[in-house]
Amino acid sequence: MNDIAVAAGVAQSTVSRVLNDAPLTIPVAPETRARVLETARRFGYRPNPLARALRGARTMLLGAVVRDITDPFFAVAIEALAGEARARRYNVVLGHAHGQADEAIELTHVLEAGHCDAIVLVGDMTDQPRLIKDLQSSRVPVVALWQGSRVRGIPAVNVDNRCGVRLALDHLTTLGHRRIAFVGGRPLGDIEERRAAFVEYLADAGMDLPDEYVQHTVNTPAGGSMSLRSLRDLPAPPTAVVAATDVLAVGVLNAAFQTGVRVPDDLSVTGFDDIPFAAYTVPPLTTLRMPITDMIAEAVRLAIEEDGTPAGERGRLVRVLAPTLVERDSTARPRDVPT
Amino acid sequence: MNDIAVAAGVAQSTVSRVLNDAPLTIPVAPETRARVLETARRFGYRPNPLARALRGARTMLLGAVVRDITDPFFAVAIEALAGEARARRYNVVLGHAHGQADEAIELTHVLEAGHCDAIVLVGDMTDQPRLIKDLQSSRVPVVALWQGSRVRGIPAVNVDNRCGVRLALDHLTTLGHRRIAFVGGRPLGDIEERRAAFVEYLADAGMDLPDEYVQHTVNTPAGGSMSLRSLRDLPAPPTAVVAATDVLAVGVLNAAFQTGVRVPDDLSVTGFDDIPFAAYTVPPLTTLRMPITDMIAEAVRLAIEEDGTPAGERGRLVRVLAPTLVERDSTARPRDVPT
DNA sequence: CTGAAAGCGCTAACAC
DNA sequence: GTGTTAGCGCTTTCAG
Repeated sequence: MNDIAVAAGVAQSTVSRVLNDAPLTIPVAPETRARVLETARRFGYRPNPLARALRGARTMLLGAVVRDITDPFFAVAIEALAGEARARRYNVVLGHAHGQADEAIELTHVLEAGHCDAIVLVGDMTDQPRLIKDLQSSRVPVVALWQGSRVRGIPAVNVDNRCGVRLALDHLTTLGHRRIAFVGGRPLGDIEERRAAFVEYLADAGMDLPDEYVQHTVNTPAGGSMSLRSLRDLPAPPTAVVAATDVLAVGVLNAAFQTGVRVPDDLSVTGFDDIPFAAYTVPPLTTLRMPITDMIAEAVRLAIEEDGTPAGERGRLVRVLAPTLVERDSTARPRDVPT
Repeated sequence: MNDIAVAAGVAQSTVSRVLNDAPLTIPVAPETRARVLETARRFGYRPNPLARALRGARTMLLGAVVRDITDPFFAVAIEALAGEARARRYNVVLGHAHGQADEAIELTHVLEAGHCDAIVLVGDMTDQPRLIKDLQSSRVPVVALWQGSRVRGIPAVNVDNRCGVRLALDHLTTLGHRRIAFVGGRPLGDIEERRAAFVEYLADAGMDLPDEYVQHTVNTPAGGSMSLRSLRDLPAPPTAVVAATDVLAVGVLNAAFQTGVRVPDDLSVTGFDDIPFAAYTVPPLTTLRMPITDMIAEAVRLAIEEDGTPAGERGRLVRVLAPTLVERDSTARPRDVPT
């Protein structure tokens, strides 16, 4: 910047003013402005964001700590996040918390220490209490997404898990199912809420719920596959399975196929998330569409926009958006209930 | 840092030395060192990476420009990248090039302008020539991954597409298939190499290849699905389909199911990438396993490790790793060829 | 309207 | 061994 100041025959501060479209209160002569702009262009000038940030300006970097990018659902979320950030001329710094808590902690240190203007937590991080605790005392705004049960002190944007599960169960019971099982990942955050809503619904409906009908496994197709096998080995296997995520549902579908169980004739399956693949499973999956775009937009707004909310109050900001049921071909009337 | 210097009763430079484990050539009195460390801890000191970077040190940030995070294959790659980066105490700054070329270009400006120590391109970016051109004159090291045909001036780590396609076709022809079609995304980079290898193989083998047997579509399940429908409408539909990616293969499998074509009885399908879902499709997909971990490790090494290669020579660094065939249940002997 | 100058937090000579 | 000092590239008063 100094070079270009010299070349244009003006002071370096003037260059700064021109290049930053300085406040109209301190105008620059159009002629000077043009000359500076021209010289800057010739020099191929690029502002150094580091120096800028050091001086107190924003880094235009949004930190994202994501539980597991490998999960297509989160991948889509990250894409939406990148898009939303980009629209606000932000870039996304990525960190994944997969693995040891220590890693995630170290990560947030980096993110927080002035590099990012805000941090968004993508996915349940409740099994990493130290991370959460660390973030609560963060100087930069932190927003949590899909954190399930609200994390104290951190504003959050969540999906209405209870509503989603009810949608799925209404659908299934209306079809005539009475023996319905639940397959979920580790009972954290969202998953735990979905499990609780499931149990509550069945209790309210006065339906039987053997302990074995609630399966907990890892949130991968492999986990879903294993769970269905366990379920089928029961004396009275369920006629429908509510999977806590589409990723699990994919495993359930696969295990059904492998063991000769026809979906939806012998077994109905519902997912949760509506990942891109959900429409292309065999058969296409009935699932709950997550309002990802809206959730991300809201989260970014909370993270970046300086509203007047005092820091102490921010933690109370919680938005809950509702999912919608997408009926595809993995659910049908059970065999014993004729039309 | 100044505060802590005052509090500990030493010079700020001493604090810097202690906190950075300064070179042994300028030792610090153990007692002073201890006092500084203690004070720093009390103050909850966190180094400001911005200032550090401004001073010329590295940012410990690795820029990743990824074609489409939504693609599970790239998601896995990013996860591997994050892991490898983390192992070297780096963080990953993410940018996705999905969409307009302008976006990606703007993106690299940000990444390049001193924010990142190196940039890695994940996926074919050959349709964004300006981006590539921009990057070639980059001051920070750039490494390309899955760039397909080599990009001039940028070191690259690629998969051996020719080898992969041959593996798939050897497998299929050995089973007895003679009418084999190819379904690929836009003919760029890797995809184009795969298509070329496919055409070449069939020509060498003296097998028929109607023009319609080479389908180009979008790299999504929807694209794969549409392509298979077109293929089935042909007077002589293929008995096997080589999909250029697993994502396409998922669509092919779905379309087969929807149109009553049984896989592998009526149709064999192979994929490419071995994404996590590949083992859980219906039926499980025969595909080519990508040596992701090795490729990522190599790319990170090229990007971060300052070897002695002169800048002008770096572009000639190209590594090509071979995929391996994973036989699952989506391929079998065609109906008209009895055992 | 424009220039001079003071730092932002840190590192790296260069003294003492 | 430790303190002093000069910037890194930029924004931002404060004077002209």
